[in-house]
Amino acid sequence: MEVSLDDLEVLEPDAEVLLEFLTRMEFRSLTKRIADGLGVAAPVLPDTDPRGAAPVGQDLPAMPPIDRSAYSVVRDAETLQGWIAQAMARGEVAIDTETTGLNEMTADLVGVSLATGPNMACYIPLIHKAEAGEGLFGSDALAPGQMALEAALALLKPLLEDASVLKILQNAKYDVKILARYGIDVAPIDDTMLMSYAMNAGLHGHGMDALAERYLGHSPIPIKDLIGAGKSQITFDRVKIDAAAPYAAEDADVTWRLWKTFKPQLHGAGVTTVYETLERPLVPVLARMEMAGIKVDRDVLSRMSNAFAQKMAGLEAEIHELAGESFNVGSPAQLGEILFEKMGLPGGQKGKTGKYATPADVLEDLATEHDLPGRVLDWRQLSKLKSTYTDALQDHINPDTGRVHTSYVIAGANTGRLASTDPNLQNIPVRSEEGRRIREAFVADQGKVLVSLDYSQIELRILAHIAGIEALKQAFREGQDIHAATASEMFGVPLDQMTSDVRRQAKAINFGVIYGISGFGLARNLRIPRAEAQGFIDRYFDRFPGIKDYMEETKAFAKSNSYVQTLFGRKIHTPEINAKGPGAGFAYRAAINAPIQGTAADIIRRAMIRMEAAIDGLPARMLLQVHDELLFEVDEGAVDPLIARAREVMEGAASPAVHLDVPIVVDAGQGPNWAKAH
DNA sequence: CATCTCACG
DNA sequence: ACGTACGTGAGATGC
Repeated sequence: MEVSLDDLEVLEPDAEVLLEFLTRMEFRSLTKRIADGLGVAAPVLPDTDPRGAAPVGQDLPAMPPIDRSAYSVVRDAETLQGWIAQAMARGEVAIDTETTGLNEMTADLVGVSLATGPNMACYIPLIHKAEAGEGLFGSDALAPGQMALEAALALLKPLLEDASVLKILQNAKYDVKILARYGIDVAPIDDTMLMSYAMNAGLHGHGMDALAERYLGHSPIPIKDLIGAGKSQITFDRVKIDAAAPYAAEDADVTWRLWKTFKPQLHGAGVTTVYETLERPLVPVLARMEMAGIKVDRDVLSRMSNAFAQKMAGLEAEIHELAGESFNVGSPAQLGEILFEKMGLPGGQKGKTGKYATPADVLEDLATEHDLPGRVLDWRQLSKLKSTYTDALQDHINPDTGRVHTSYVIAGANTGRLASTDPNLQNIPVRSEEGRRIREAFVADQGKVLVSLDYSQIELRILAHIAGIEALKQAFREGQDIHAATASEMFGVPLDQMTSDVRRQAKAINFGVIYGISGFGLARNLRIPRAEAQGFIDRYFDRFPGIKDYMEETKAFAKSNSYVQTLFGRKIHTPEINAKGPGAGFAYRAAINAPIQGTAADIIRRAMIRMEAAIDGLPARMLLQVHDELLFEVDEGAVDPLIARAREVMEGAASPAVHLDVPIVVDAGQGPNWAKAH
């Protein structure tokens, strides 16, 4: 079966038939690309992936269609007690919270919905505002017919904290954090988003609306229908209860149905252990880290911002002088015109939008020809630091806590890594000296110290283990500088005669291998001829033959299974791996990388999940995760025991599930701020 | 809202 | 012949 985009011209008259056929044949990604190319919508058919959740209506407990008219509004204690009794009797209940915003640290709870079965759902409005003319005290008065917040929560708390009643949520961390601020510690939980992620990472997204459409054949009421969008958007407490109730109850109903769908399929998908040991237990851990936040010194950021602004103004004047005209330095389009048209500098490449591309590596090359590109690079660095860090971070300081509270996305990265948003605290500058100073604004609270522990070369260690590279494993066992050892093995340079340049090249190759190396990519990274780069790769494969075998075996596995796995059984689906065309190359390299990056992600997840018990009793909190680093805040007197316990947990995190042939090593640092601790 | 650019591991 | 390093999130520009 070979279908390429080139065939489309011929087939276009029957495009709909073709697209439906491809969809039924499960060539989803290809179907989507063709549909996009034709500018038509891809047909939506029930999911039929045997590795994922079952198709709509097949092997499922019979569920009646969603009937919003069956939902009810709970307005008094007696009715609420009836719902709670039913939830207790069943031992499981789906929960959803409605709030005034997306930020769990600042949003207020507006209402709670419960579902105990299909169409058996209710909404408990709590602080909806009265409509104009409805209340005595204007628009801030509460609408009538709502239980008092405290009274409702007092009744709900025992249910939500009852160890014998499973609470089913979609994106549980959000609701767990909201309810934690009202003194409720929701447990135990299941999370349909994380079930979907464990089964189908790489296949599709895991948001509720997408899951409802895919697995229930149902489109929930869009939130925009209630609160609008853009400037005129209102908060949920301004939505009429009669409109809010079907929306909110539906979300609980859908969550319950998704759970009923996914729960029996985890085992068949082979990811029960992944879900139960790497996904679900992370929810309360991350919730506590996010609520703890990290103290950020606004004055430090403010001073740096002013200094950056001054330097930028000076650079901008110089740039305009060098260009002979005034233009927006922040506009790549305008800069490209100046560099490649007006000044006639070489190497101008136009992107798909017909404009010149001016990425840093191009400007670095041009810096040998003219002064202007170098000034632009300096300006860009300052612009980035100012806008993304010194300015934007200040807006994220919570006025109540004086701290910055990021939010981790558990089901975002396909490999099992976390992502950090609002703000992203996983990309705070560190590589440049000027940038690193941003970290001086991340400080320990009074009497405390920041402690950073990070895995040393974890991905290379995992590669050495998975691919069985004896020379690499031995180097790690001997505690050698791994890039120098690689360089020595490849180029025959004795370790005591190693130069920084040879080591740098070996380092680039080591990273390249993790990324699914290509001659082209290595050549570009090292700025050497492609043939020379290919020579390096050939030599690497020659000296470390296990690497080549690993790459070939991984590719073959991905091709026949359409997924790859981490050492802990996490599955990362690679649906594009058998596609014809350019997508296959990306999928191939992603398939090489995913088991390595994903295993490292699994290991630090295991460490985080065990960490709280391990440091229990110490005056210390885990604050941040940055892929291979954990950052703690600890009382000054407890630094040493914290480091000892945290290191033990991190270094032993793979055990006992997986035995690694290489030692796992964790480095530690401490200081009054993140710059010093790292 | 897409694109470009750049911050991190 | 062609085009490629893996995984992310966010701000500014400009359609």
